[in-house]
Amino acid sequence: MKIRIVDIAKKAEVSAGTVDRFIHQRGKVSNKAAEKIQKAVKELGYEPDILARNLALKKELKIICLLPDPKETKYWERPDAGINKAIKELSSFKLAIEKIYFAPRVDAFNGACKIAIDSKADGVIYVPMFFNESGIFAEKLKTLNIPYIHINIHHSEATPLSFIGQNAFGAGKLAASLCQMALREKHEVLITYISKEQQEYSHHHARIEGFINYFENKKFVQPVIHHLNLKIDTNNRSYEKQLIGFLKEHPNTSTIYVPNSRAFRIASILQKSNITNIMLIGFDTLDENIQFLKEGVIDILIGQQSKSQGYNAVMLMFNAIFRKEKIADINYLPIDVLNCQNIDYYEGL
Amino acid sequence: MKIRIVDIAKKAEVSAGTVDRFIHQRGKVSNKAAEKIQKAVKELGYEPDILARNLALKKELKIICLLPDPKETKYWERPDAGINKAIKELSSFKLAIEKIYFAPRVDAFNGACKIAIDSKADGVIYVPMFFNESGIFAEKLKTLNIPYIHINIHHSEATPLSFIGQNAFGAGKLAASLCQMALREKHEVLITYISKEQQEYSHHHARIEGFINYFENKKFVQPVIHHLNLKIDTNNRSYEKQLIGFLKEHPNTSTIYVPNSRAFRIASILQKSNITNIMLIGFDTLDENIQFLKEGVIDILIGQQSKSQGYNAVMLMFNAIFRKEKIADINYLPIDVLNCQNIDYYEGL
DNA sequence: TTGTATGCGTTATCAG
DNA sequence: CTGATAACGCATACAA
Repeated sequence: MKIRIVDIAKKAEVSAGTVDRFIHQRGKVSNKAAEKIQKAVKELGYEPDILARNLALKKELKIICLLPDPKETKYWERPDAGINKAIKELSSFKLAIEKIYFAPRVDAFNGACKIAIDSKADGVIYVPMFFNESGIFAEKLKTLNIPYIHINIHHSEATPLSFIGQNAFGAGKLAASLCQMALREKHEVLITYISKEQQEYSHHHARIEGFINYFENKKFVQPVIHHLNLKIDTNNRSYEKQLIGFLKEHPNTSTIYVPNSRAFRIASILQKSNITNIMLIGFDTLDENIQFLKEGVIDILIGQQSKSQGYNAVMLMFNAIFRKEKIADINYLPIDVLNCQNIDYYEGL
Repeated sequence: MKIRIVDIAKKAEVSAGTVDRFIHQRGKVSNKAAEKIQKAVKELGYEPDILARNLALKKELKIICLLPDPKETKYWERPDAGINKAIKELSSFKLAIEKIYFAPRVDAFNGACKIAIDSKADGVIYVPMFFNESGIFAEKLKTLNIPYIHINIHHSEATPLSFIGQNAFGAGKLAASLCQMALREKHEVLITYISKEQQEYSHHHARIEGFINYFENKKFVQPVIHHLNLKIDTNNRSYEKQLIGFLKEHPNTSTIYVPNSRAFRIASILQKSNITNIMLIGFDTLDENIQFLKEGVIDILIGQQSKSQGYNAVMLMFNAIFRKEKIADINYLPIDVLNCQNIDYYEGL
């Protein structure tokens, strides 16, 4: 038998209205009423009927999602899709879920933050892409008493309601362990990535550190590890020549590890130059990456369930502010290993 | 603006009751009323409010889940946990979700089927563990017009509303591809598994076939592949001696592939005998398997998101019979690669 | 500070 | 065959 508000009202010898006020801390309730109600709630074990609540609700709660524009950085297409899935699933509820895209630059980020603040949200989900600015935004939200959730990038100083993403250091270690599995006697490893933004992201570093750490702690055959930073904004694809040049100088290179999501660019160079004896490990299931994975140019992709990042963030926020549940402050997602054999079954691609 | 039943009733110039009868095909509706309603529904774009429906609903829908007793076969603990999660999540709805466990024997399975039939379910989720009996059960359900979903094991003849599980052949191919990554010049592969049941399961065979198929289709270094079937019911752990004996005879064995979930038993033997130079690949994240994975005795486990199998099955059935949505007839889950580096992040273990 | 009445969108019942 | 109406459990506005 389900316990309703009227049941505990009867038991506490007050009216339903008073019970409601007590439960939701709205309006004033006398001490003796409060005590009786509290007792009744405990004894009968009241659980609010969230569906009935939603039906009766007048105003809707607003959740704002701030994320980099998928048009600018392809990675964000999948978290965006996850958010859309959550929106659809929660469409029956009196909930307004709004998305704000920002270009991956500090000024755009700040502008988006301002819009979010102005629109009086009941909860904010955002990607703390720029360390300082994200911290300031977090402070502002805290002052306004608006709960916020971080996705994808872990911010070491802000204290969001929850973080949803991958343990980047762990992901790097995993990549290294796979690399180790395939290593032969002589080998050199190249860590390289092509970056567009000026910004260097902490999770990319963590992926590199985890990778290196794995070998440091093991008594395996120790690879020689090289680093090569390629800037996409240097003029006219000079990074292609840089990479080819490096490989000529280091013919023992057996593995290339790309800690950001642009392995497909490296793959493209290898393919053009007909280099086939190098194992290429990258991150994230962008369409381009998947294409090269299927063609065998990329050997392994590390996945971070990007779609789930968006989906879970919205769901967690919903549970937190609508159902008023406590939610875990860290939600690490699985670190997925994808090759051409299992990519077709991944994340409903 | 949300379109309600009364809105289309007004537009169609009939009462809400008639609209309801038409939409749910309950009772009789005159032709002209039906036409007008249909037109109004199309023009206004009516979407039922599932939350309000649930509130008004009198009788609850019953979903029955038939699965092997987790106490008998440890694998089923996780699908069982997934079902529990779904039950909790759907607790606000007028839904009765019941579980029936059966011992992994034909007679027990048949008994469970009978109970399921007798209890007048609105939907049945079951594991088609025994081919013939599962087919008969499926027929019976079809006759009674009760929708059913299969989980974990694909039944080639029955036509369930949906199948949820892994592509076993694909999983075998994946295992082989990982094996290939690690292979050195000389190598032999042993495929072996310890079975308790008399029954041989089709998905175990598919895992073996996929494994072998991978090598057949590639121009890689071809391993010599051996098979060794070990019965757990042969007296007094004689299978241990059999395995050790095999390895003595075939010192080039570099890999052992265990297509069922009992890799931990093989691991235990290897550990006891101090054999460390063999790569061991198994299936499923049973606690025992995870233990050996972390100790480095098992190198790789193929995961099939067993928890999600249970969870998704219930959710799909809910969507099908409660929201009356169409659901996909095949739901392949990801084929996960787990080693000691990423196991801690898997399925919220 | 408290009690009561009304409505949310649907289902189900009952009288026409 | 059809229309009217009382629930369902909760939120909210208003009266006391």
